Amino acid sequence: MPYAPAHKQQSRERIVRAAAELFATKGFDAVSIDQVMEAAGLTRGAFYAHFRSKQELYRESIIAASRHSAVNKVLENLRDPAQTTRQVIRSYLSDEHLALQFFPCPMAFLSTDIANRDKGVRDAYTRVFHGLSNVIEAGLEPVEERLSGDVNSRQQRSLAITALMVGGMAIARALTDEDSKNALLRACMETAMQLQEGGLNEQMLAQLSDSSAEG
Amino acid sequence: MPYAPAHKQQSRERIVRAAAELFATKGFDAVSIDQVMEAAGLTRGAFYAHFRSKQELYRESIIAASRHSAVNKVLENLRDPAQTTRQVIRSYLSDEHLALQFFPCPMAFLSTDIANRDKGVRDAYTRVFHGLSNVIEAGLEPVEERLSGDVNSRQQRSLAITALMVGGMAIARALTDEDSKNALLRACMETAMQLQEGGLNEQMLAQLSDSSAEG
DNA sequence: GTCTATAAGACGATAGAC
DNA sequence: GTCTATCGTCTTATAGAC
Repeated sequence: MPYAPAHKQQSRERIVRAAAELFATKGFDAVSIDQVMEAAGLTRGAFYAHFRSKQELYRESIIAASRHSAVNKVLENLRDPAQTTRQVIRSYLSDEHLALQFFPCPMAFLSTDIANRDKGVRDAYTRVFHGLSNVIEAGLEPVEERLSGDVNSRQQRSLAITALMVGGMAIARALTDEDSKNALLRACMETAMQLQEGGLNEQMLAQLSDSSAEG
Repeated sequence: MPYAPAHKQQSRERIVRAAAELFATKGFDAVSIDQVMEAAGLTRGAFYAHFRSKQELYRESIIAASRHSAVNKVLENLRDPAQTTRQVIRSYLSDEHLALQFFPCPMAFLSTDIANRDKGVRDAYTRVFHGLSNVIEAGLEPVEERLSGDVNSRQQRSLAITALMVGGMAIARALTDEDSKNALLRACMETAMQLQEGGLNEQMLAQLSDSSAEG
């Protein structure tokens, strides 16, 4: 056995890393095992020493992509939950994310690609979804019960923000008109920020504050 | 020429109709021309008498799917714009849409499938997007300037609602956990309804109304 | 216009040498 | 573990009969 024990592990990580990037930008069908292995610096034959099928690699890539994505970088650098959530929203809906200047989020770039895959793949996607949604939820501003009502629970707000981020980025990727992309991302960003604040914007809060002072 | 003049047109429509349904549920790569033609009651060879390539059919299918979708049915039946927008939101984020019990919206089911296609396909998608967004915008409740501020223009609200609907449905399709699907769709629906009302929910409006009466 | 037949290539997965 | 070679299958697109 001319291979060091850690060698296989290193090769495997290179494959997953290359696959995560290729899959997240092009989707499952548009990426061949040949392409993945070439990007990893190996040939096709070696693939099956690491994975039993292409779908198995896809499953693992989704998890890996979410780890590499910008969301996790934000989590490492910030402490305050509210500040973190706002920074996640900002970077998620940024031009840099749209232009693939950092590792793209598989949630937004693969959503429709996942729907028809096997349960293993969809389970992986489901896990990433809950991970993102939980990060968002941890940084929601508290809102007084009498204002928000139970209609807008914290969980509901975080789910809506997540859908807004994913939907906004997914659509923006597909549009051809540059102005429409910008308008869409901006609209999603400001609405997401408002939801993070509790569904009220600054003007409304001022208004409510004034009226409380009056009453 | 043993074929009636209208015969070709009828065949073409059957092909597009079959393609719209197959593409919208399975995506571009997972659907073969064979499958489309079989669903249309023809064989593969006849395809190229109608379209020059698979992508050309895809482009046309996206437009066709948006015409067949439930959104257009709502438009035909209702008059009041605000009522229409609320009904569009409701049916878009419904269990029936998720379960494909009516013609699915290509916006939500194909978003990531479109991003890497040629400009013609993406132009078609862009048109559908603006169509949906405009329908939403036409039915937004007006909000007093002093409350909403210019941060939340009508256009921004409609763009955010559209992204919320598309994102919510796209993610829900991919999830494996039934409870998560329901919670997500519900959260998106209620948030979208709030945005349609102008970013305020009923409790807030009552509160503001009270305070105005006091002042 | 629609059919059958086929060209020409890409793909996932396997076999066997080293 | 990684390589080259190849099998078997599926695909888009074309050619030619009717």
